[in-house]
Amino acid sequence: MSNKEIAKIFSQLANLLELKGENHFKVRAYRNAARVIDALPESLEEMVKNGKDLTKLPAIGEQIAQKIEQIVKTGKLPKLERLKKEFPPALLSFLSIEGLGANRVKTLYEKLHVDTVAKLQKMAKEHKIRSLKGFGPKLEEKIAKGLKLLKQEGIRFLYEEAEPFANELKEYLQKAPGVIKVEIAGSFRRRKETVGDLDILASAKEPEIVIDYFTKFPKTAEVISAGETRSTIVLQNSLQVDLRVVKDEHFGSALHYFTGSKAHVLEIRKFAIDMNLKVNEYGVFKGSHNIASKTEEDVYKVFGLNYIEPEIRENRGEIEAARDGKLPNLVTLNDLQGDLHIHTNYSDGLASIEKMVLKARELGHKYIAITDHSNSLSIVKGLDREKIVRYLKEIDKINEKYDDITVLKGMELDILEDGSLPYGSDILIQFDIVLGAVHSKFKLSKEQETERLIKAIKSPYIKVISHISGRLIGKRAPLDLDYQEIFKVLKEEGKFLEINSQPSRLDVNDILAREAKEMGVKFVINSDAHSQMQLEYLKYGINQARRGWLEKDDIANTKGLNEFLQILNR
DNA sequence: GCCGTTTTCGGCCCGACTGTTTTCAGTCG
Repeated sequence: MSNKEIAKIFSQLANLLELKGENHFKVRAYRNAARVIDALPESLEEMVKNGKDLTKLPAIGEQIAQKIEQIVKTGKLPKLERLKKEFPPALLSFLSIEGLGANRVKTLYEKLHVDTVAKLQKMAKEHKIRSLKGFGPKLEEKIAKGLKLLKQEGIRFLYEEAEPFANELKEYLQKAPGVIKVEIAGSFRRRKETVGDLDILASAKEPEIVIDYFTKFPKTAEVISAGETRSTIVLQNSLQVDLRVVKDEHFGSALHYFTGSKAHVLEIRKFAIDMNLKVNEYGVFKGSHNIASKTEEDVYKVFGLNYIEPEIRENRGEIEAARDGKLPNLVTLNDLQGDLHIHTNYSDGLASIEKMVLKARELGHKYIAITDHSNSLSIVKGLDREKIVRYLKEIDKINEKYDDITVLKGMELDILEDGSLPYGSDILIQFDIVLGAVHSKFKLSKEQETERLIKAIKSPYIKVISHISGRLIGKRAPLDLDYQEIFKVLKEEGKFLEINSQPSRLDVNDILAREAKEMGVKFVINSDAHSQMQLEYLKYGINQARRGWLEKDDIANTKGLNEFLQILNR
């Protein structure tokens, strides 16, 4: 059972208890626990197996620790099963309708006996909802609208999908009358792999003018709200955008607040309470005196903390690290000197080897590896024995032609179901770098999949494991693997773990990257480009690496060519 | 339900916006 699944159980529990009218703070305790679990780097299942004391974790006390053990051991929580029977299942889904929280859902259920989506639809249509105390025509309309969206709920956008809209909005707002600063905040600024909405912060002397300008953004489908200092719109592609406008002297504290994560900000606020200070988006207050608000650096400084990069503001130990001067010096795009996973029209890429090399030179790469797919059952269009001869010859030719870049002979080798490889040493020995990757049979048992990868890692020819989990964000779940065991073998064998920069892969993810780093595993960050343009995807891999606390020295392709080849062949 | 040099009870982050009211509850982030 994954942490995500366990977190979901507690989150459901919180929702149901809230419907029941249980103590507000108890509900919040479960929600806090769910959030902590969701963000937890270690696997709870492993921790339980190893007899770790769960109550050492924040927001987890005796009660919740016991429940976690129960969940890990039996796969479910009796308390939740019981509660689920008390309420029609549709009520939980009502909570995701904008404007409906536990109290209103409860009222609808108790007064109008609404227990299905259809019934809620009917009541809205017949204008029965507006007659309830505390409800009115506007709310009724909102519920009807929300019901239509219910079917497509839970849409998160890939970072890369949201990026052009973020840039366009920023540019647009910078032209707003009287605007001083504009910054995209929220999960986008933290460079999360997906974003639920865009949070934008601006500063201006007269916020109303900026708000008004914002609601006229050309791609707006709907204005949800527009107050004096904040506004929410939904774009035509259904991406929600929140804007907050503050006075310029409050920009730093507001940026900190709106960048989040929520868990990070809450932790800072607790920190503040301990120091007899109060934090809100307008600043850090000692009594009524505002002592820090202009920049984020000022805010952290007040608490005796070093500046924390947005990518690691997840309350996973960064605040303690900032206090103790132990923050990582995060890797940057400029640190990369090469890219070791590139496809061409020899397999499923779009461009020729030379075109990819030209683009790589343009990006300033000192070396790259061309790594087309091997030919095997799951990848039919790959390099067969006959093609390999031409392929290697062509790379030789390119190397003669350009002296400012080195092109390594590589291949992305399919790892077969039993962990064996489609080619033997007669072929593989001709290559400088071979990546191993799984492309089929994603549903073997955890033991089989783990064994499969370990066998491949132990092959002397495989140097890198590419997109290890095989996930496609929002489409295909990650492989169920014993990652700790695999990381152990990677470290022992001196092989590299790839951070794949494809926006829908970003594999390994931030949490696993950090775990592997702590176990001493070294990385490569690769674009896995299938076109010239995709060579620029490295920036997304860098985002993920930074979220995983990786530093320059953790990553082999930050080294110059000679040093890189040395550690590759060690 | 969690948590703790203002400890084992009594607190629990904080503010904006909307729609309903006529001062505020509910929701959201």
